[in-house]
Amino acid sequence: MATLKDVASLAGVSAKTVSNVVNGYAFVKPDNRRRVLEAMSAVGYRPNIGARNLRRGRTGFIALVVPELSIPYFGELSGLIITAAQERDWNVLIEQTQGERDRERSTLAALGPHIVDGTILSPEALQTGDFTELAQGISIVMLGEHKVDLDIDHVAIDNVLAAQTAVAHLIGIGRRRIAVIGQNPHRGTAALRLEGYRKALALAGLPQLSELVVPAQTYHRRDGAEAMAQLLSLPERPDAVFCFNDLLAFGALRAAADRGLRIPEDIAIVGFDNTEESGYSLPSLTTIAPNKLSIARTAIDLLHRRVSSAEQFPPQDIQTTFSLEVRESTVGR
Amino acid sequence: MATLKDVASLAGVSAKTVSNVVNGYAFVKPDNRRRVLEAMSAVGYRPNIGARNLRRGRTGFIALVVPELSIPYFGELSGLIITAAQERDWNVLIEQTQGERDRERSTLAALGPHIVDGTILSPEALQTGDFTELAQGISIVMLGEHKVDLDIDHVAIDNVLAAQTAVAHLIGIGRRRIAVIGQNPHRGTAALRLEGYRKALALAGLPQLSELVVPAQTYHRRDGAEAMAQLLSLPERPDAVFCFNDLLAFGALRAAADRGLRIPEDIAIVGFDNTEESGYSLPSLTTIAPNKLSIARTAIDLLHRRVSSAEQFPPQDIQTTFSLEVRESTVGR
DNA sequence: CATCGTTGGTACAACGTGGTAAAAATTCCT
DNA sequence: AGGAATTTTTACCACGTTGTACCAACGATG
Repeated sequence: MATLKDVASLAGVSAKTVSNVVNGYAFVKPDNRRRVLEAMSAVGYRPNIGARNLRRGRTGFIALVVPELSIPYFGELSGLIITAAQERDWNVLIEQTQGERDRERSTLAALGPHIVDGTILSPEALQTGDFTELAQGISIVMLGEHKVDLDIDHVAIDNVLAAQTAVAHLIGIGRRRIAVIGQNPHRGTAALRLEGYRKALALAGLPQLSELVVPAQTYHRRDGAEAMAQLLSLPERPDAVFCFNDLLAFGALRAAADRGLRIPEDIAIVGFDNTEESGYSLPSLTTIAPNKLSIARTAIDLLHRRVSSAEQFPPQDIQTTFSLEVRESTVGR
Repeated sequence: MATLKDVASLAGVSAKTVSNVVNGYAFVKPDNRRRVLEAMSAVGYRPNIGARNLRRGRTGFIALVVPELSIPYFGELSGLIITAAQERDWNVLIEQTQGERDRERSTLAALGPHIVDGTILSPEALQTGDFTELAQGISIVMLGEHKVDLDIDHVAIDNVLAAQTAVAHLIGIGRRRIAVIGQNPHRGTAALRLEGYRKALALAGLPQLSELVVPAQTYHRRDGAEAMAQLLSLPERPDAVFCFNDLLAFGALRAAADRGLRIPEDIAIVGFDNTEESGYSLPSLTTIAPNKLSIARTAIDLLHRRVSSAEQFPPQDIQTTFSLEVRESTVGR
């Protein structure tokens, strides 16, 4: 690979002058600039990013830490984040944690300032202490809700309100025995969505029935199907289910249909995430639609501001918008 | 951040000795090793990857270039590739091209050897000349089929055979007017899958009807739905559709159901990719299942061998296995 | 006792880039 | 023309790491 030096000797100038041309320094004679540019293309010069970053003290990378790329929500969100990052001249390094606390910890621990300029983290199971221990001196923007009050930048929708909106919709269409799938003591978002569910029930004067709160180990289709099977084996089955994400909802949908139930007539289903699939499933899925594009842009902008501005500013807690997409799984065709 | 030097002065040895400890060099006195290790943990030493790579002449990164992460197939595959790469101490940089030739070209051009040790590329629209122009001196493993004969490492299933298998299955269950969705002159895979389709028809002595070959600009659900709508407006509608990927199939499924057709009784549908969704959709989708895990592992292993072995070896063309997952969209419940 | 091989350690240079400061070239002004 | 001001270019170094070469101590050997 050609280096600054090679270009310099070919153009008959010093390496620094070449560097100046590369970096758009103003005071280079037009004639020299031309010769340098010619030499650059002649040898196919490409700056060595590693060396440049070593010199500049930055890496040019950010890490994006998500549970799993194969989960459509994270696939879609990651795509948007990568696109937003490119506008800031960042390359994105993706790490997967499977939503396990140990892997979230070790990933965070492995991401020193040498590796990345900053990190966008979508934690599932991390706890307060983990941050104070591991997030020292690195810029982190957290995505998704968390229960703990931390001095960390944070972008998310109002999960409690979103869940409440979803359940209120079910109540609004006349449902009274509303179940929820996805309870999980280790997941921060689960607690918030459960809180919204409870608020909506309370506001409507409906009873809180513990047998209608079904846990889910992970948030995949299989878990949703299993949870729905459990619900349908109850003496009195629910007339609606609020699932903590779309995948759970698709699994639940499938399990309900397998048992011959009509959706939404026998049982209405609401999801959370508005993955692309939700508009095409049969029936299409009513779901909470976080503004993913806004989340991606906001997170990147915030991280950029945090990393590039010299002065400190207090941690930001930014709420992005969401909407309820009403589809066939609650109101029929 | 602490450096080797800091650790060295604290431990009372030279920086190189610390380096030797870090790299597991054998001849370090136990006593010194202990002191160095203590000093390292005392100052929280973390090697500067950039500097190390600058010195070693490698980067520790590979690029993964895919059309879109939000496409479930690529989300799932990327997840597996990242996991496989981690076992080789590689971090993965993901780039998206939207399947556009221009973006595939510019991405490839931007990935010099300084940036990444190698590249795993899933091209949609690249042409032969692009490779000879842009792939000079960088290690590339290509995923997915391509028509052009190139001297580039390559991992894929036999697309022609896979498509032929899918269509033969439709013929086997008695279908005679079999349409295909996804024809696209700019996509390498489309040509191969179309070839398999034609082979299967020819083998069964069925006519090749051009009105049953529907193009798709992109391979999203929307395209599948539009294509299906077009097929259903034909004077004589098909009794089966082979879609070039699962997303097209889901869109087609939805469009057919919207018009009151029963699947598979009125029209059978086969997809391609075996995305997780295909096992849970209503009806579940019969589809070609490439061995994604094998693709991911093979690609990483091949790239690693290419990059780390000093001697050259001829370009490999490795075929991985696939299977046909027969589900409800062709055989009912 | 001189020599040798082994083990353990160090100093130095270099990877490619860009900041600093000083040198060189050019322009402008009196 | 002489000097100051400005523009242009350069030499040098540092970023943090590791390979090379070399040195020192040691016990073993002849």
